[in-house]
Amino acid sequence: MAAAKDPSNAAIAELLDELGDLYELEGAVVHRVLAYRNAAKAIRDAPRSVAAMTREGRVTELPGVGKTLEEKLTALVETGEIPALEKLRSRVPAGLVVITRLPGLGPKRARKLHDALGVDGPQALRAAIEQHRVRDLAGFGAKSEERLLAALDAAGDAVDGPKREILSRALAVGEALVAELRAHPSSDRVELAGSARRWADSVKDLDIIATADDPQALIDAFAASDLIAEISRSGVAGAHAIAQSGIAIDLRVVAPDQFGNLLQHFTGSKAHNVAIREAAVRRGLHVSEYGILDDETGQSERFATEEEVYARLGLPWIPPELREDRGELQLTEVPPLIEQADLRGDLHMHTTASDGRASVREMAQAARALGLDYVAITDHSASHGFGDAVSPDRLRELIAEVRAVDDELDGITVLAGSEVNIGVDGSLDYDDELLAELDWIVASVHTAFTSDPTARIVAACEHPLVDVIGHPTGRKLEERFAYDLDVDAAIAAALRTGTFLEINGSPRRRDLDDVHARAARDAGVLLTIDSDAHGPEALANTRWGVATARRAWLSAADVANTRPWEELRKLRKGAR
DNA sequence: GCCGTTTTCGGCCCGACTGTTTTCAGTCG
Repeated sequence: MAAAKDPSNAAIAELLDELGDLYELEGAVVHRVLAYRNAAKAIRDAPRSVAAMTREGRVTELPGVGKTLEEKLTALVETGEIPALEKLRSRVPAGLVVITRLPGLGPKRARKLHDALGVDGPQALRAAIEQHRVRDLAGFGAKSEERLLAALDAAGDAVDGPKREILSRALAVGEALVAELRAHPSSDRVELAGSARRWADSVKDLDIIATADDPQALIDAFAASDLIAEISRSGVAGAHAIAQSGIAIDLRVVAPDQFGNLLQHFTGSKAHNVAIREAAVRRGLHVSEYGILDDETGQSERFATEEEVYARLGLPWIPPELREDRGELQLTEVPPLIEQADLRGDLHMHTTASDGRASVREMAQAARALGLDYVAITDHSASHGFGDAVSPDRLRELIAEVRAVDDELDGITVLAGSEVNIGVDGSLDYDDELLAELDWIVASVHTAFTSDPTARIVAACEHPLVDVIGHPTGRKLEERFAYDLDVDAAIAAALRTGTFLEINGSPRRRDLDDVHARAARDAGVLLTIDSDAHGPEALANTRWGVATARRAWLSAADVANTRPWEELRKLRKGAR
């Protein structure tokens, strides 16, 4: 083991992206820059620790990582830094990378501003514009100054590109808008495309692709929707708008005979499309959003459906959730993916006994209304400290209440559980005798994130009564990164001990994420999909968990709570 | 910088828009 802490895959990917940015500013050929970005993506998508793979001499197994990058990664793992990156950082001002994020300003022109005017960041750029020194540069003009100044004003202090929005908020707008457009008399097909259709964790904007008898009427209806705050661009082919919520929305109205091409193109991902096009070129086909050009015939073919687009390329129709260039183009047959209706139970939720908003009975009734066969009530344990900590005595009362509700309600099985806090030493809050009275035990890290979460989670897996690790990495989108968990080690411990790992359905968590859930499944670990609901309406949060599971290529059999409770209880490690 | 059912060298997806241009480079998605 190395003495220093290994950098995470996300941290390594960030360094390679930075290398790409800096080489680009130095004028490197685009394909060299692209090579760094491709490698960064491959490392982000890698299920295992790339630092560990580097040490084992296996890092070139990743697509896009060759000899040169292996050397750089080896240096990083052994010394904690990449010499080439350190040199570049000393040569290229950090502010130069920052101004390339301004719309309309890329690496080439940023470099020119630096070399000719000494511009090294946003402040220097503003000064140069105000002194009208930019307009005299070749390739720049008065219009450039105007637009760059506007971009600087719009960016304010944070020149940081557009913010991403978590999917639940974006879809609330996107699904409502699609429903409105579908209800319009002149609309024919209306589909959400982009990363929202792929059910990504978060999205930058929304893309809607439509066909209509009267395109202008549909575009007018779009512009007039209550959900739209302003229209920034509008024409016969579509419109670009900002929703009341602040998210950007692009509507494209297209001819019916190329709806399939457009929908496929705008669903992405970019990496998926690039991979498709590269493979197509080898077969003499050129794919664009408008059609597929066949070298042999010189004809461009348009398709009304995505199924036809994929079929023309010799591929099965690939579900949007899989379109990330993570091996889906090698599929001859698409695996059956889990669906919402496959879930039979929900094994993680809270009531007023801890920090929930509803009673045991209300939660059970709401779950029954959603069609679930069983639920586990899993309030926080004694040391969680939300003010409503469930003491051992209180837990005994709660168990009795759950049993009473279970007896009383027909059509749903209500299980007594707990979300037990994993202490800094890996111990649990309740003694084993009390824990043994429970039907279901979720163990989670809620405190002291810097105190060796890996060792604590491994210890929890080794506890004979723990069924599942809740939200294993602790990430919260828009709020905080995952704590420093060695996911490889957690998966190995779960496999060894027969512990399940959770895909938490809270839209801010979705934890495990798609990459790690896929790694867990591939290792042979069973997953659960839970709502972590704190009120009846949040039981529907399992949809985000199902989305993550689909993005992880999971089928129903890979998820423990697609089974009837009587079958699942026999899979608990305590029952075996 | 990566990679190989035409290649260990010479390629590496596709098209639109913009502003500064007499035919295009840079930027973006």
